[in-house]
Amino acid sequence: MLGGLIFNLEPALDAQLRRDAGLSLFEYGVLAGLSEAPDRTLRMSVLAAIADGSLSRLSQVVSRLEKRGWLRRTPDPSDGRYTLAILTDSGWDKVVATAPGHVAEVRRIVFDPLTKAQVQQTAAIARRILQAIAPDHDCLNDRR
Amino acid sequence: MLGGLIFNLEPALDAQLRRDAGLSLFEYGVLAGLSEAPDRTLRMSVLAAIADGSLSRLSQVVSRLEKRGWLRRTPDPSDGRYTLAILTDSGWDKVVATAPGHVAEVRRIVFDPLTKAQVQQTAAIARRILQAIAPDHDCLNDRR
DNA sequence: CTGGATCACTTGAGGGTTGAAGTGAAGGTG
DNA sequence: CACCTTCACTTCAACCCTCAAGTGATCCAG
Repeated sequence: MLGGLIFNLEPALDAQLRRDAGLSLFEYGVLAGLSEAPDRTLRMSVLAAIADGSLSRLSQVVSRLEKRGWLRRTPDPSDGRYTLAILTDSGWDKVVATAPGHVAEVRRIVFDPLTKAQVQQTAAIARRILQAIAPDHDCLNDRR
Repeated sequence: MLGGLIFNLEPALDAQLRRDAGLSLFEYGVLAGLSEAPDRTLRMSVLAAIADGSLSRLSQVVSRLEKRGWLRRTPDPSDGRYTLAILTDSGWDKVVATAPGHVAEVRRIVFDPLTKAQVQQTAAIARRILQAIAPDHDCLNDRR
């Protein structure tokens, strides 16, 4: 019964974003992650962790988002190995335009159908399962 | 907090199968679905619903599994529009060899970390969310 | 019958993801 | 200082998936 969830929840959220904003869920996660960061700026590796994807995947997605004008890259002046991803004003506008629809869909699919108790149960359950998947990976911070 | 789950649980199960059996989670679902069917035989469209994938995706995956000798295809004698997918003996052996490791991983990641109450809560929660995603899609049957 | 609609499935192009190898910068070590 | 290692990131090829068209088989109206 978890099976159905795993296979259908992410595609459902992805579909709403593609339909209404022309963004994949992962792309949205990247832009949203940046939008909440100080100076709307993050190192690529930090952004990859926040968006929950590999650095390789992020690198290519960021290239696309950069071509679309929603962010830009710059070497970190304090350490040339790091690359800073910076949300542009246009990217900020995109997030502002996109977030409400996404949030509404999450509410519609996840929060509205559940009781308050079930929402809390879900948090506890997710925490335990994630712990079993990645024991080290400290799960104090919520990822999106 | 559901986010992390959605992004990590399926990949974790997929990784175990690829590592230990050289099968993707979806490929395993196809073989396992057939292995539980009467005569180890199903119509492609039924198998697609069981494995929770599109017909197009199934068609291509079945081609690969057929090349590997784990199943074969035959037109349905009673209606030439249907195609029957039939698990071979070799495919059966593959499922028998693969299932224990997969089941153990599911247990390790999902069932062991949860209390009995949490497992039941999960079922109720998943049912409600799935209902919100696909109101028609009757959720009486558990998909894997 | 027969022409068109529908059904079940297949194919192919386009695009995204993965994993391994490559690049270039920074940090030791002698 | 070289040299090696490590790090952060990028690139490339292989693979997989999706979506839109294509292919037969069957059904049905006239």
